[in-house]
Amino acid sequence: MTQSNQTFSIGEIAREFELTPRSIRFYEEQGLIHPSREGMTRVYSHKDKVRLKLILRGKRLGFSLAEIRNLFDLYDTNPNSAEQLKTLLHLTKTKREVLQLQLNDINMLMAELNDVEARCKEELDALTSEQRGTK
Amino acid sequence: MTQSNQTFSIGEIAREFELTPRSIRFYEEQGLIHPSREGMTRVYSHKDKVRLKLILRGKRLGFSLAEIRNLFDLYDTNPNSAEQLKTLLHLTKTKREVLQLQLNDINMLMAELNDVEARCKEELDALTSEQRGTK
DNA sequence: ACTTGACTTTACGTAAACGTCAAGGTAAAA
DNA sequence: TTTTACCTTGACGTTTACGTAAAGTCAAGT
Repeated sequence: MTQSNQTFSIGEIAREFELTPRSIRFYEEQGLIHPSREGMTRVYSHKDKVRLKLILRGKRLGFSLAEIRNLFDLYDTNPNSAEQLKTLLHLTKTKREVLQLQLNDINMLMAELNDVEARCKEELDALTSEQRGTK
Repeated sequence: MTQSNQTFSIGEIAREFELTPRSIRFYEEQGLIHPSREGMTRVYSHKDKVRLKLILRGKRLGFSLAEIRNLFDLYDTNPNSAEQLKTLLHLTKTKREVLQLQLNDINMLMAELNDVEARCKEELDALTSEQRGTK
């Protein structure tokens, strides 16, 4: 089996993910990650890194830390009850709808950006050639 | 020319966009919209509606009100100077990169959701058929 | 005349996601 | 041994995007 038992300090993690230690501790305080300890100091494993990657992705997509925590909780609780599976299915459905809306927004914005850009370039061309003419 | 000179009260606008009047006034306070007045009361035109639509889209995409305001300012200032056009081009480029990242995130998340959903359904099937067996 | 309803401003409150000291513990390097 | 570089927990400060009274204006309805 492929397993990495390498561990990391909070500083190393902070540099790797371009976060402050404060943020990482805050995520733990909010129940998003559960690093183990050696005495007082936090020790991060590969699993914790995976969680952090997911957290950051969620944040980029506009999820709140509380929402991310809920998703983690659902994913973590061994999904054996039919009830839990159903709520999970429902959650994925609504999230998918939100994401689809975001996709639509992005496509519309991209189209507008293309528009703006094209007009900008036209204007620029016009300006520069006019300047050549009046030189 | 197609022009609608219809005007709207803040309450009408609020209902139409599913916002509170408070939010709409706040957007004005932040310089995002500039409705005209009749005496004291705000009067909203079609142009203001367009702005609001853009504001909401921006928000869905995770832009702050300040960022949206900057974009509006750039778009509003008559784009005649070459300098302004260049900065606008640069802005569209970086925004496009951010959006591309969001697209990647969404795609990855969608794939994972598909995964989760499939496994959920499998589990559910297993559970229900098992229940049929033990009945 | 009075109430209702929609609008106004002013101003304080709030939740989220950290930033920023403060004050101290530990461990290795100089 | 003292400095240096991390780590720890508190605890208060900050920004964003509003919510939520409080108190007043104004036109319309009864």
